[in-house]
Amino acid sequence: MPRYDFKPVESRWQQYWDENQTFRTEDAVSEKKKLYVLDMFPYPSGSGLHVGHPEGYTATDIVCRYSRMNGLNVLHPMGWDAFGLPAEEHAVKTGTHPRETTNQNIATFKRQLKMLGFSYDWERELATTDPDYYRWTQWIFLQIFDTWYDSEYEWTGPDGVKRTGKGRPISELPIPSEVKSSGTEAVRRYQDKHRLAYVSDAPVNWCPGLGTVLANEEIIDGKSERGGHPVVRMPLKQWMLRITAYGDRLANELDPLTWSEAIKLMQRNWIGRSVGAEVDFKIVGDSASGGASAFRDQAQAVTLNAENAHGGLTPNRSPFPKEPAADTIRVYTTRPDTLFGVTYMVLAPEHPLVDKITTPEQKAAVDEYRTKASLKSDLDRTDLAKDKTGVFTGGYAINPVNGEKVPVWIADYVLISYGTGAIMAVPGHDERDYEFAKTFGIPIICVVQSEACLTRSREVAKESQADSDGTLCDSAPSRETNPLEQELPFTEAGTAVNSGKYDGLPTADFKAQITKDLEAAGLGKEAVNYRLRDWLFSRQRYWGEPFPIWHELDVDGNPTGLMRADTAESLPVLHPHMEDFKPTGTPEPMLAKATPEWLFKTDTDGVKLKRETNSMPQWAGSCWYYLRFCDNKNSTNFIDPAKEKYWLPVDLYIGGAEHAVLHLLYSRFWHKVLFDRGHVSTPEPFQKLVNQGMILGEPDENGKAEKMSKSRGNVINPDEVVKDYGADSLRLYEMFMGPLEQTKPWQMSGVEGVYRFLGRVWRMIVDERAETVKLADAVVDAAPSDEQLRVLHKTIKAVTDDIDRLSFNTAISRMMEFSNFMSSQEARPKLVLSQFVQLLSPFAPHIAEELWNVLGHPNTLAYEPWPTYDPALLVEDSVEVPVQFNGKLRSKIVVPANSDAAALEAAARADEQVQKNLEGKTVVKVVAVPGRMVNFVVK
RNA sequence: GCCGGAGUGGCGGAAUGGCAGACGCGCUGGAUUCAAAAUCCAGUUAGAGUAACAUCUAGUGCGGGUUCGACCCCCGCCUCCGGUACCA
Repeated sequence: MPRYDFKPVESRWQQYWDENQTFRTEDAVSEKKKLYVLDMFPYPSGSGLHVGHPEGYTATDIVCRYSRMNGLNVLHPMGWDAFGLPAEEHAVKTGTHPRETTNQNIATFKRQLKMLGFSYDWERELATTDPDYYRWTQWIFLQIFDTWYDSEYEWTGPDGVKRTGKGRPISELPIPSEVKSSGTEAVRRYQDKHRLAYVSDAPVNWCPGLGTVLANEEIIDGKSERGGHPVVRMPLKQWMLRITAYGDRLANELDPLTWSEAIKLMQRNWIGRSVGAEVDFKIVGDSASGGASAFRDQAQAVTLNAENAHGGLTPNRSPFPKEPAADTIRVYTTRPDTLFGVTYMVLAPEHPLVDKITTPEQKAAVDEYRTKASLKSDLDRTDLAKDKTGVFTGGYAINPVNGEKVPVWIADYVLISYGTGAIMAVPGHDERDYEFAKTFGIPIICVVQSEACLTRSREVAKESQADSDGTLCDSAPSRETNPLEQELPFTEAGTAVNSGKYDGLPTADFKAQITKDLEAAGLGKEAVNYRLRDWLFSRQRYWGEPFPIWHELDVDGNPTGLMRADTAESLPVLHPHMEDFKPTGTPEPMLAKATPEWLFKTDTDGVKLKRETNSMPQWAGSCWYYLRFCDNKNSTNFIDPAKEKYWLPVDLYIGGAEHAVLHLLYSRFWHKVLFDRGHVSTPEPFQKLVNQGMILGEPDENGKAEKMSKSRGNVINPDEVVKDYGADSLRLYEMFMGPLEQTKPWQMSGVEGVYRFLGRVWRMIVDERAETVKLADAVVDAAPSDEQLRVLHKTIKAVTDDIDRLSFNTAISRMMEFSNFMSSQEARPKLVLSQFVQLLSPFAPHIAEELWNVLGHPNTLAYEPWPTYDPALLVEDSVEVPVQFNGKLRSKIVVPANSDAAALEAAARADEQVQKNLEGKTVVKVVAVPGRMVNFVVK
């Protein structure tokens, strides 16, 4: 055979693998250990595969091929995340049905992936747009709809772990007697309010450009993540998923997972759990304020309690109410220890108490501010408008710890959607409150002292014995005039001052104590909040999963607010036929334009029903695809329980870091609901996660590499690379570029490099001058030399260890070293070459199969046992060891490999160079590490 | 701002306490060739030094520290990349 010609080789073996179903995976092979290796499945875009895709895909393919050779039963599937806007936007422009576009794109992607020789079991292929698939997406939605979260429930899962909190069937939701007595409709409404999937009327992010609402997570800097269209807030009835119920578990159950700490941290930050306290501030009545003075007594009672805080408390009032009373502002704070530093309060502009508290004099100003705030987009409210704005309402509330009257403002730096939508402002110890107070001239009180400040004050007190009242910081003095002054705001933990009986308490103790005291007095309570919001789950587009939900209509055809779910048997809910895919231009969903046959029906009991016309977001399909791969053809169940138990969890999941938060969080949430409802047996879907780094475009003349993008014109097309260098070279280069997880620039010259390497490997084995397939003359059937054997075994060890560490770039280096060595050998034993070809096969499977064949093995090497190394063969007789003087290299000596420290030192002292360096010096110490080095410490 | 990650030759990178720069690219020289491509061989951190070797000095973003010994560990900065942004 002539020179290395990848074209026939690659097509031959791809055909062979196809025809022989080489990578078809059997379920539940008991005698084999399982390994589930998953790629993040792609969105099949119209522009085809990007060189970023094969990076992760090659990495998993290497692991899979390697693991099969190690006797594991490997599940390695591929599918398509195929719902989404681009196909629909294309339909708007051309009238082509999104399904048609989607199928074309899938065909392109599949051809490109097959061309790269990945060892997927294509029998398991799926697309989220298949009715057979989204039937079960809808089914899972119904499970979520049928579930409420019992946060008190204690139970032990099939994994043997004890948990508090469980998603339970809605039928098990306890119904309060007053609800029950109001009739079945009231019960249904009560249940609907507690479901994990519920309809909410809260303001949402409507994106006119995309014609849909978006989740908070899909908005970046106030614009849509996709397309960068502006987003406005408006109230719309939308489906929400109660992911916040799982906040604790989503954060805590990250711990045992083999994910990078960075990604775990990102998820924890996204969930943003914080522990603090809710505290009630009573609104001051306008005139006689009997309520307020009564409250003053109560407040004093708290202070009193605090006095004997360490001597046991007597709860003296009713417990902290579940809902705040009508004349009460409830705030959430993580720093209840700063209650004595409160100088004003802020309500979010949307807060329901604003109308109540605003005085007639302030009404005009407040109304104006609220209107302005409501018109502001998120962009205006966050990024641009860093300057604090707000308006005084004219109203006051009473600080429960000291009975002081506190002015109440409204300001848009307080968000209605977080905590209670109201805050107590402590400008001395909060950056935002500080800025606000500075802007509006509100007093600033210091109630927490830093350690440094405290020490300083003690010293000064000792020296002068003058100033000792503890009031060490005020709002404005300069450091020069007052050495005790503390720079404000001081937001860290410290020691309490100006806090009555709590003075001197460290922040942590103070927090615990005051929370207890407030609770005892019925004025507050420990509370947990999440940055995470419930997941906005509906979109207004055509090309997404329809909801399996009906709305009841009254006799006039108006929705009653009551809902009915489709039965599991009636799924899937298919898309209606539509010709016109133009957006409605309003928040009215596309599906509302469907035919009446699709939209309406009358149920068996005569109730008229209208279909839900929202559709699910693209995330829905990707939330559970890893489950379906285990059993993609099951028509009676979303997954066979036995197969689920065998294959899950995913052992290795590789994909881009752009999904670090959203996809992974959503997926984990669904998985946990399914876990609670007994449909899956593991609490987490993905045991090990690795994020591949981004591949940048070719560096410019200044050596700067940028993100690949059409607009920059630096996109590398995998088709072109395969055409010029072959699939094996592309795979090898993608792995050789650098560490998998690192961002790195593409360099075509690097592809050339690995291509040349494959050519050298080819010539090492095949006689390229011969007309037919013929081994090179140097390839012999003889036994290897000791050196050849040692190099082979070193390579086996290195490549094996490197694959285990996913360190593919170094594995390839080691194979290059091997071929550099072996190519120069005049006699190359077949046995050694065969084992090397096996090492190469996970990386460059086509050429490896071909060479394996040429070396005389008739069958595929896909299941040949992975070579093992003999540690005894790795040991060299002698080693070269560096000799240092004061840590600096001065000489090298060759010693027997097993020399001990004494022998090492003796050999070093015998060395000519060493003796020269020893002249006139005093040896203080000698450090000799056998096999590593010798160091003379001299003076 | 906050939270992560990373800074090593001309370039991608290797070495996680013990010979800095493996492997590859590029470059230089040589072999082969009528010539080229391809291939093979040698060299390639910088500076000093030598006829040539030898040898010496400096060197892993910057400044300190720990250690017999630091790219590696610790402290303080700088730069770049990613995430996040009024979350009380």
